[in-house]
Amino acid sequence: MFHDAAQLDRMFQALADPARRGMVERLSRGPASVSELANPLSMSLSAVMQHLQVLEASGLVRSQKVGRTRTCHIEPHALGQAERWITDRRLSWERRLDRLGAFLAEQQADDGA
Amino acid sequence: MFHDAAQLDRMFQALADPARRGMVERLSRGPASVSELANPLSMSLSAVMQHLQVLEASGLVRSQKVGRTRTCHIEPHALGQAERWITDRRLSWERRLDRLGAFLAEQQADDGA
DNA sequence: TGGATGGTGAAGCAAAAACTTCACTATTGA
DNA sequence: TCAATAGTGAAGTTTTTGCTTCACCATCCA
Repeated sequence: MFHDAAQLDRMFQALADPARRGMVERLSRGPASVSELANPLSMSLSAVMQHLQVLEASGLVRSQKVGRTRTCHIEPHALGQAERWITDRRLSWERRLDRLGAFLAEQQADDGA
Repeated sequence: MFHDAAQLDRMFQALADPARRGMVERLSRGPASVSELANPLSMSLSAVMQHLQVLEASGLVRSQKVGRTRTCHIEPHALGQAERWITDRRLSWERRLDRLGAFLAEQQADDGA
């Protein structure tokens, strides 16, 4: 519920490819057409299309076609899920390290007493 | 340099599997042996071992063997890289949206004038 | 109108991922 | 000492990825 596993799978999977991360980086600076996204990448337009489909399935990117060009843009809230999972993990082990630190400090205090 | 692509590849790839995320969640609450990690997962120990290798290659997890048991633990700073990439993206498009908002507001002010 | 431009769809293919099983080693502890 | 425990290593299998190529359709615009 809170952490939808399949959704996180698609999200992290989408980010695990440098070409796709490049597309997201480009789109985070503003909308772009498919050819614009393809431009810096040395692969066929079909391949870029497939990457785009992965990004759309992950919810990170949306696109609509006007005329013969398809314009893509970031879905701003999508990355929030991945970000939340990561910070949750970090908080979890930071709390644990705090408890551990407190415990060790107490031990030392007991030793000193 | 700042965003090492291959490193991010391994990181996000490691997080893209629910079994591996489960292992990280478990480890973020404290160290565990391989069998303990394997316990809630319905797969062979060999499979868990292979997931562990992926996690270690990504830098997220470390382990050492004492006697016949291998104890695994989180590498606290590792997730920082992934976290930073995500927040950088978010900041990038938030700045862009701010600029866009300012521009539109100005347009409207001009219309009113 | 017709040729460039921008994008789609469907095969097909090689490599990588995610397992399994089986054989095997090294500890541990009764 | 010997069985149970904990982990390793190496194949082998199936599925998923990440491409390619080629044929094709829909605009746009000179």
